[in-house]
Amino acid sequence: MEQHGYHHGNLRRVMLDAALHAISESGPTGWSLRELARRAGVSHTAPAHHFGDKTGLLTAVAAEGFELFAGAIESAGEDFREVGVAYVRFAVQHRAHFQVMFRPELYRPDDPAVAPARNRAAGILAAGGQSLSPDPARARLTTVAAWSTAHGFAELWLSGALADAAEIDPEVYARDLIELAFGHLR
Amino acid sequence: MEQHGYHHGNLRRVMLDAALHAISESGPTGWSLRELARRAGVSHTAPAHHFGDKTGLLTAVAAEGFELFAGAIESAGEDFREVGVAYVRFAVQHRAHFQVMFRPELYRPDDPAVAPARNRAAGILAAGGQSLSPDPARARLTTVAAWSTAHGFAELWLSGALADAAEIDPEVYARDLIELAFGHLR
DNA sequence: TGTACATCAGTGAACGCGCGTTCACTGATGTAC
DNA sequence: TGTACATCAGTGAACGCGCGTTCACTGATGTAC
Repeated sequence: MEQHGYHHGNLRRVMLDAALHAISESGPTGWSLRELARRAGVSHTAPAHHFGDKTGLLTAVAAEGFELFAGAIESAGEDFREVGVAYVRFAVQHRAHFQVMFRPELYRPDDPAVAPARNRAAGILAAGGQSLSPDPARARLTTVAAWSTAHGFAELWLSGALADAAEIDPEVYARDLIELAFGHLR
Repeated sequence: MEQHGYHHGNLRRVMLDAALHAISESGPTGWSLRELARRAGVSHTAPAHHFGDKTGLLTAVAAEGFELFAGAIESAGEDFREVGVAYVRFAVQHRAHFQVMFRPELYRPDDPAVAPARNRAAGILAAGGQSLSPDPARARLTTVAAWSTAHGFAELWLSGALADAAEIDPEVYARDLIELAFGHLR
């Protein structure tokens, strides 16, 4: 990890981290490549070698996000309720990734670095619904319902729309409301 | 509605509509005031008389959005499931408003044109939960759960994350999944 | 009803700024022989 | 092991552009008398 000298040696990672930081502060579009390069202490043309342009950088963020996300919900185990809790935990812990992943107009969703991880994650979510119903249509409905609940709670919590957001532990509250809505399906 | 002459007569409404159109096309930040003025056929300094700056314009969009939203879910009636369906219908029919309303960092959420309408809407949602449980904590949990489900489905549908989005009627699907998750609470 | 005047709504030129992009260049690294 | 050379990663000056903002101005409208 040579940090000095002409070649940075770690610029790709540093640019990604600068982007994640900027996204957390100013949203997925509220910054410029020049600004990130400045933060990374590098000339403003250097990022082009790694990402091309802003869309390329956001594509890399989305790809990393879906990989982390697939890993997070995969390791939640078999209990579909804990998959939902892991979904919310991921959104809170990786809010910058999360805010990019579900806005495909910001990046290239068909990029080979993105699509496989996204499909893997979708498969894990679908398996949760299938474990609760033998009927494909009903399994799909169950998947989308639970996905919507976890996703919506994460979005509302992140946006500050829940007035009591400061007082609650989002994971604990998410577990309770998933149990309320889907506990009867066991 | 004099459209010609030195005074436009309707510029505020025309600028709002231009903003809604631009938001639908390019997201809540992917445009400039100059661009909107150009679309409205007006000099680029004219909008300042009505909105001040971009934040002022987005505040007006949010205010209008919450008013339309409160009206939409209010007229859904007493059945809390139909409130959820109305929530999704509003998001689909007024996607530009919806995309601004839940990003308070884009506008001035404490603006007197915004806060009352938002509080009114929050009250209607809370009443839905209260109708299902006498216990305040459980009523709140029910409200947040149903809110999350409707909100998450709307977000996922709007973002195109549901692979079969093109084939389904979002209102019908929303009604089915709300019934699945909350029908047992009647 | 007429006139004077204040206010409101919109014009258009000018400005400085940060942006993305292009360009010729430089230094470091990897590889073939 | 040494050398030559291709490739990769980063520099920094220059450019043209659209932006928000400021400014002095103009035309239309509303109101007092």
